[in-house]
Amino acid sequence: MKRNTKVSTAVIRRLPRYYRHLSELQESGVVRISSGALGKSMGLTASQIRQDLFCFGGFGQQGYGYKVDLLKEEIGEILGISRGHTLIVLGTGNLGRAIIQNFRFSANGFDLLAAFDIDPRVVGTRIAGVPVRHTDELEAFIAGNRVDVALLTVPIAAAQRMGDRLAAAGVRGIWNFTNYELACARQDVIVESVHFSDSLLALSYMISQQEGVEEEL
Amino acid sequence: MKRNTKVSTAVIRRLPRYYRHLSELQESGVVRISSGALGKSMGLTASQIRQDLFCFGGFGQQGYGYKVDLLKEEIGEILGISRGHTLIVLGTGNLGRAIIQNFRFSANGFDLLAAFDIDPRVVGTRIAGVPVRHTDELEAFIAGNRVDVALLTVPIAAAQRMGDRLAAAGVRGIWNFTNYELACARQDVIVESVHFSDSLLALSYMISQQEGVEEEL
DNA sequence: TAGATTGTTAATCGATTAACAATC
DNA sequence: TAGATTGTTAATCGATTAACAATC
Repeated sequence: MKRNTKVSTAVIRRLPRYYRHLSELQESGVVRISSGALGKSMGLTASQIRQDLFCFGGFGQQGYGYKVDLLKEEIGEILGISRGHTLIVLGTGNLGRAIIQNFRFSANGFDLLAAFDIDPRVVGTRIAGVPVRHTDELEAFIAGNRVDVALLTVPIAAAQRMGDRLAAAGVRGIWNFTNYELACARQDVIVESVHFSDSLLALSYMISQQEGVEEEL
Repeated sequence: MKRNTKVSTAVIRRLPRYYRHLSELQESGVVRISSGALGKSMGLTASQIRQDLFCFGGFGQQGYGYKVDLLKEEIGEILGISRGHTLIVLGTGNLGRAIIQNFRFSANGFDLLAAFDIDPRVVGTRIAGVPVRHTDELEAFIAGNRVDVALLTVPIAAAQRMGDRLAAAGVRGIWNFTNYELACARQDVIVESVHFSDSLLALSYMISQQEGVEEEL
């Protein structure tokens, strides 16, 4: 694999999409695909796909294209799917509970170790087989288990404090579902946020633009 | 307001962040802010902020900066928060239910009209006050009510078919939470996707990079 | 071999940053 | 008035697209 000097975030954001599309192609029984065909189905140019893959070295064959299973495998490797990452969930409210029950952690290479909450009614129970511990045990748990990522779904008022605790305890990434822009407490802790609100407002903007055009007619 | 020729998606994606930060500033009692100070707290340059706002016309005062409440108001207007948009939810599984119960639709300018499902155990009930109807009634409901956006949380196997139905029925935007890249059935229907998996895999990539560096030491 | 398609460099395009006159 | 900060144009930087030799 090519020495990846510095891969832009634009490329990084496209990698999971490639992985997803290749998985779908694989399930459909497609064995081989060209950058042109893949680009067409994903709304990208062939050039862009080849340029993206070039960041990590060539995975194709000239005159042939890419083997779907091989390329999927390689991109999965780049994304770290086979590194055995681990994860805990902070907060078992409606959203935390739903994600624990629904999300295919293992398909994304993550092992969900435990959930944490302060509500005595859920502490000690299990959600979809995952044990719920008291948040007081958080630091001890992280000290005793390698925890790569913490999914944060606590109330917004507790978000920053909990983020600080997680960073101090030594998690490497925080997957932030609170509608709060977590300040990176430490440089080496990576915060990845899923802001539902930002997504809906972007959609709101786009449909509002259409309305604007219609009003002019 | 300046005639917005063509605003780039990069700018559009930042608008909700501005709105969120300005709301926080407003709650903290901050009345006035300069592009420099706002940029510092958001991790952007002052130039970028002024350039972004310049897309829509100037909302500041030279030598003074921006009035927080006024700028928030203006950006909210641009995002369409006061347009009285409406929304329905397709699918009341764990995730759909959690979003109905948790998400502050009204704070984002959306009125949640109804939810739809095929499960006879939930059809006819209410979730957080929102009536759950049978999916068979979808087209009739949309014909009888203006529905701007449909939130999609159906099983992945049903996603594309349901997307097509929604587009045919006349919604203007689909807020897609399925882990499926919805093909835009119609050009004028805007699909905005929240792919949890893409987000976690991007985070997985980033922490894997750190590991790579550590291994070299 | 001829045709197809990649890997890779060069050209273009767009977004970010810098600069500064305007003005509060 | 002097100082601060915007609005707006110009310069720079980075990402996307085009081109084409290499090669399967």
